[in-house]
Amino acid sequence: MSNTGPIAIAAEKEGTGTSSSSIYDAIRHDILSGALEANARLKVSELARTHNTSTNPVREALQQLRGEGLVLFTPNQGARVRPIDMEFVRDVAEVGYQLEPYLLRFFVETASAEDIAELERIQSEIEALNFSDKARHTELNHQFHETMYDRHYNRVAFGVWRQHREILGSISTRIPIAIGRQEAIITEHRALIAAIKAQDVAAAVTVLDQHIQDAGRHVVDQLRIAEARASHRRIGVTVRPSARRAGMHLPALR
Amino acid sequence: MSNTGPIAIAAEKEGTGTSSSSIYDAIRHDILSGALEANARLKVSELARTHNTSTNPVREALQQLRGEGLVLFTPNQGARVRPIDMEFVRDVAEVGYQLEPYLLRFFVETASAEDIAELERIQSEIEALNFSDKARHTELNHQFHETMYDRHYNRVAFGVWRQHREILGSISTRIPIAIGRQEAIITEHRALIAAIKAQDVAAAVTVLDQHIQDAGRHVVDQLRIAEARASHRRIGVTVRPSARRAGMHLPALR
DNA sequence: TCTTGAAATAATGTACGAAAAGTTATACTT
DNA sequence: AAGTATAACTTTTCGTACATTATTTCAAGA
Repeated sequence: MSNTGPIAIAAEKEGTGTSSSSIYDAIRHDILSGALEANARLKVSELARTHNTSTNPVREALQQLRGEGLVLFTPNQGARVRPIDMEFVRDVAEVGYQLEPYLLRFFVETASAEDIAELERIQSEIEALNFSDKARHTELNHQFHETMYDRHYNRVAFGVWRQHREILGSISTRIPIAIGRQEAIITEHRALIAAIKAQDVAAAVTVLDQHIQDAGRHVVDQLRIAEARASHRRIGVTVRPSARRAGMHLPALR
Repeated sequence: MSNTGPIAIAAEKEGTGTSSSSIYDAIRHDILSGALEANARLKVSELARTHNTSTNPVREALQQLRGEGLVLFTPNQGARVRPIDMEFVRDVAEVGYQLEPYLLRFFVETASAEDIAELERIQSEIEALNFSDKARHTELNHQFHETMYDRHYNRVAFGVWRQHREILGSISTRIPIAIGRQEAIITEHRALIAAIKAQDVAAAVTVLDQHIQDAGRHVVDQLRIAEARASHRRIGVTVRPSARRAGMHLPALR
């Protein structure tokens, strides 16, 4: 049987301690940042060399990433980077649609004055930045949402959301933000804060629905543009045919 | 920082091929079946011996399970089984509430006659079995839902659902099904099939909401009973205090 | 051009050593 | 003499090196 990609439910970070943890972080970062391209092969000896360690820590890091769904394995062929293609992004985003209202609801009902103040602080920083630094914007946007959801009692839901968010975040730093989208983000965030202040759950959820739908659509649109351009140029990561075949239509996992 | 538990988004199964895959399956099965108790320590050399292999495959299997959130690591102390306590079950179940209606909607809109026939076949088998074999019932119940969701285009959502389902299934085989619940399951499934036949999305979702809410509540109730009994008897897995502390209130992960 | 097979490359499994944590026993203090 | 602290010992994890097995590559021959 073929398999679809798991993505870990979530997880907060942890102090590294062991060296295999740090190599895990490194590889993970390289995947999400795009330094390692989609379907790129992950050779253990190569990674061990570049990270100044031996093969075992690398192998274990890769297995962990496999468990999270970021890395795909084929028996006797090793690991490769899970391609984050349009379908995958769409799927991840849609899971977010289902979870975010649930997470938000609790926040609206339980938010303290400090929580809201924190939200406004982040929002003002976003507005001050005014999209001049995309990476920083993505980070602030992440903080904005995380502030609301981190308080939730359901750590599993928060974890799933968070992990998906990281994936989406990893590509949103690589695509442009349209002007129209920029304005919308500001207004939507403001509307959200207003609804939260008013303790209006229904309104908040409505705004959020709009917000994440738009955000998702925007990412997919931009990806479509990028993909069209790429296929036009006929560029292409050097990938074994088998990997490309598997990767492009939501691949075998594990 | 401490971390919360990831659980892989999902995954279909795969042909084993390598032997580390099979040991992964074995350990995973032992965790979900309850053969390995909550917080039980997972010593690599021990596991390697019992499974007739060396330490490396075991270590890699454990890392993969860590990525999925089923196994917890503490630096220089190794791995232990993630405790599946009440909060965890509740959290996992609630994530299910958010995803199942979404998955179902697509099925209602696109189900073929064969799909529905398959559903009815499973349902009749469930009714014929009439809860005489709990394990088999759980399996059939799983099939019932999987039949509906497996067709969904969103493999990520399906994967998350599936993984959570496995966790819930692992404990539902260990708790009794109350009589009232048995009848409700039958009626709810029938109502669901009827709504699907009528192409009535709203009705189907309503029934499903009821169904999974009830199921979740039932599991939590039964767990509460079991837990109360356990604490009364003062039994207790022999666990290091640190592990117990961490495990009982949604533990550090990774 | 297609097949075939041998060399190279890389994944998978085994064995070992070093470092850290846990455990037990002994000595010391009150 | 009892309890605590400290030191020796054991266990287990974590990292390195090596052996084996599978796959890919590439060249020679049909």
